Amino acid sequence: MQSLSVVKPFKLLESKAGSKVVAALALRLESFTRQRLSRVSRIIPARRDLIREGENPKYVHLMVDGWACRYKTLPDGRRQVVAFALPGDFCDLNVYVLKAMDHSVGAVTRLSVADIAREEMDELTSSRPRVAQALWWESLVNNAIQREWTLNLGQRTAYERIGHLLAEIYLRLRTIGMTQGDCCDFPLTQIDLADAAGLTSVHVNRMLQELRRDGLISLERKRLRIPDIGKLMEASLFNPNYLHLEHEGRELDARLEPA
Amino acid sequence: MQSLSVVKPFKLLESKAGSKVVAALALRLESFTRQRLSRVSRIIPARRDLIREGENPKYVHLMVDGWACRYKTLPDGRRQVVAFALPGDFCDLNVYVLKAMDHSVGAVTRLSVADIAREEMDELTSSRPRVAQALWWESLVNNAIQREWTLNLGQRTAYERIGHLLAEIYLRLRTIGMTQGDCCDFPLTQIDLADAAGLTSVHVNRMLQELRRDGLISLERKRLRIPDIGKLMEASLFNPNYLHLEHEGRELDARLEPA
DNA sequence: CGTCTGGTTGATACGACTCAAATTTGGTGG
DNA sequence: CCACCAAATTTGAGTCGTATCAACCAGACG
Repeated sequence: MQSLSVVKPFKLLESKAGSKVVAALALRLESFTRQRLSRVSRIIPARRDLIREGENPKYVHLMVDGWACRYKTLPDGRRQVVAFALPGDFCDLNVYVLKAMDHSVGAVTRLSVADIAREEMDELTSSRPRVAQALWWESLVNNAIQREWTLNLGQRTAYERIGHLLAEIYLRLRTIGMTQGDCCDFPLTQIDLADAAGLTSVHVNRMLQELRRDGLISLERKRLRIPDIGKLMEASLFNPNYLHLEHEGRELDARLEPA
Repeated sequence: MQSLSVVKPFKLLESKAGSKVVAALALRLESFTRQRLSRVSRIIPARRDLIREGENPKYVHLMVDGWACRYKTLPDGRRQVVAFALPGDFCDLNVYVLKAMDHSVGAVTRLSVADIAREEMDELTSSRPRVAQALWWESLVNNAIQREWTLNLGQRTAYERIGHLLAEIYLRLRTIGMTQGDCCDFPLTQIDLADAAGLTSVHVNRMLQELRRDGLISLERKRLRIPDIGKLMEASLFNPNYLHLEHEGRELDARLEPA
């Protein structure tokens, strides 16, 4: 059975850590989980496309490690990053129901992803209500994040927009235990940020300088530090409600990053 | 049993038109369905809020007739419309899984909505896989639309943005049989459009004039005409793939508006 | 008939873009 | 370990798209 290797990690998790973790799988992966899953996962080099608009992949891809971005392009080349995918996110839950991808997914860093066959998904969702629930949760939260991005692009100034983006990423990383105190890895280039914020990289550069000048962030060598997340949130009009962190699965994350 | 009046419309639909329509319910309502449902639905006056950010309503609201908009606001009053809800859409599928609304929903026109208790939803989704599937479909398509709005706000010019918005609304209306040839009702004010496009109403006004001058639209007295949807789509860089109209449920719509 | 909301027009201001070049960083091979 | 190259970041000057502010007009409504 070729697909066994795909099922295994779930089984493994289940016996080791109980069904609570199975439910949380679709939400966020703790580093323990990441290590296990990485054994059956595929490696994608940085800056390579994982899936392209129009495709209808056979497998659903679960991010195990690394950063990816979802993006859409216009015929004349204009490019918009519409979301960032972090470990624990599904890259393409859509194609599980819809016919084709309406956007592409590109690797920002070197990636490891687990391929899950559709039949496995069927099996998982139908036999495990908690997993199905978790998938719903992921989809609805992604939807909420996308709405916030709409607000971000439509109403916030360039300065607020970049601040908001940084705060969101930091908080998302923190909930999956990928921060170290007030620091985290930050592999995005200013060009990535520009494409996500609907700005030019030149202007992003200037806004980052202002944020630094205001003591809200420091960012160098792919490393982000946010000395006072509260201040950054205030400056970028950040209301965390849209991340829906008060979800029942949250207590799992609480112990990941106490700081 | 208080909730009986809520169940009834589904039962009614089921016996009259078969389970195909039940499955399509969550997708799009044909006018037949709308008429039936309107008997058990509640009326909301135009320009009144249906749900506010932070609330956790007991019922899920299904749009039966009229237009609504989802919007988010910033503390200083800036307002962004993040989506339009049309008949057949759920207003707040999110609160069925998540804890609280992260945005508000306001009535654009007089509205009629059907209140569905959570228990009814549970029952429907667990006993009827096709309904569950339909809910997935709705959620994922909304997600796709939200991504397209992100692209719209981030990359398109004001002119393209307004054109895109009009084209999208027209096409969505057409799939639910609410167009008449190349015309449709259009109750949005230029202020609504501005809040949706991240522009000022003054600038929206000028873009509408340009679109009219270019023969792409005519819009007066809450009535929109698009003489050549193909031309409008071209001018606004509109790629309809994100609406996922090739879904299996689509054939239901096909007969609604042959034109 | 006045009031109000929505639509239209014009003049001016500013935030973000464009273009261009210099500088720094990171990776690669000799 | 250094030389080299490509990619990313930084800086400056000039331009443009959209916002702002301020009237004015038209239709809806009580």
